[in-house]
Amino acid sequence: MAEGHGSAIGGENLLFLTDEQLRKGIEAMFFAYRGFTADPDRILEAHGYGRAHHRALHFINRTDGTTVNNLLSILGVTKQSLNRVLRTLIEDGLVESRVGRTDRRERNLFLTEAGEALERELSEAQRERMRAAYRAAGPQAVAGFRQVLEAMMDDEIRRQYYSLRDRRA
Amino acid sequence: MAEGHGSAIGGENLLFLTDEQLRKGIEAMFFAYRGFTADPDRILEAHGYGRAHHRALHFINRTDGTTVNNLLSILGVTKQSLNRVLRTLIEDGLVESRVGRTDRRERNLFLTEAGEALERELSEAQRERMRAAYRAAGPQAVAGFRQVLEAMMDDEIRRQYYSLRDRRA
DNA sequence: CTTGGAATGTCAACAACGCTGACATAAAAT
DNA sequence: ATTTTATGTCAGCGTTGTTGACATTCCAAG
Repeated sequence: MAEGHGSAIGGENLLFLTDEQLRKGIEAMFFAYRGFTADPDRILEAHGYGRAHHRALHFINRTDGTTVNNLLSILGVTKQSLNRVLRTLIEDGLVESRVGRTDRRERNLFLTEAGEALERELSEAQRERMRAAYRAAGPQAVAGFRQVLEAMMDDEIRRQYYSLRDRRA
Repeated sequence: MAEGHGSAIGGENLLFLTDEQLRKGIEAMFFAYRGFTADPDRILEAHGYGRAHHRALHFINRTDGTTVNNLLSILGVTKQSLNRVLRTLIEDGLVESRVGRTDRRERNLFLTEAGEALERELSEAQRERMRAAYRAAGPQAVAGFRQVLEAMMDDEIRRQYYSLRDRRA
């Protein structure tokens, strides 16, 4: 073994755990998230909405008929914050709020056709970027990407993520 | 070939490009970013700062002596936004602003000892989560994670990310 | 039936952090 | 000497998060 060029710390298997590698991962996460939101942000701005509207549209589309409370726990914001966003979406005719059938205190949320159209526009832009990244990196990298992201979530969030995973094709 | 259980669309190699897989990746990114920022957010709140302060501390620490303009382009915000954050950090004695030597219009930014201490506290919390995620996922997953993230960045941002990569141990 | 609690909505106020626009200053560049 | 560049500052605005207080509706338990 000649000079050290990476074999320090604890064997090459642990090289990916050096502070330097971790910092690179942190910066990659920061910069990538900017890209991740860039395309939807442009579309939203043209419609006079913000990211919060996107999130609401996404998860209402995702779990059709969800209650306000369920949406709150997924989004991790207060009801007042969500309410403000939801109200504009309802006023603008993108979301419909129906009184619950079994419990009439609850409201079930649905996208209207206009809401579905905007959701599709937003998610297609975001999917297109994700698709390009996936294609560039390849299937094995994608599997690793998902593994690391899932390990990075808070426990409770991860449970919500899993319980959300395989609904509705 | 019996019944279809995944072999549709375009061969299993392309299964990771289905809209369903892409949507899962999008949601993973959303939820993981929450975890990514959760620990620093708690620390920042205790000190009366926000995420913007964290970012400024991180990149000043990263590229010691950087100019305000350079920091602006890395962070992707306006000088007015950055200035507000920078002013409080300077007032609180976490950041020092020195007049440039070659060009005295420029200001070179440095962390004070107190600034370095807070930066270390923040980044150690964030690294700890990243370390746990990396350890859980393994080196191969980490490589894939980084590949996908890099592919997801805007071109210009990716250049900045690369040019930032290997400075200073 | 009355009371308590859960789910929701609304109003007010506030903070963080983006943005634009306008203007001042200092120094470099022409 | 004039223009441009880099920076700072002030004022104002928008989105989206926060708390706190209070009204309404309705289920459920006493």
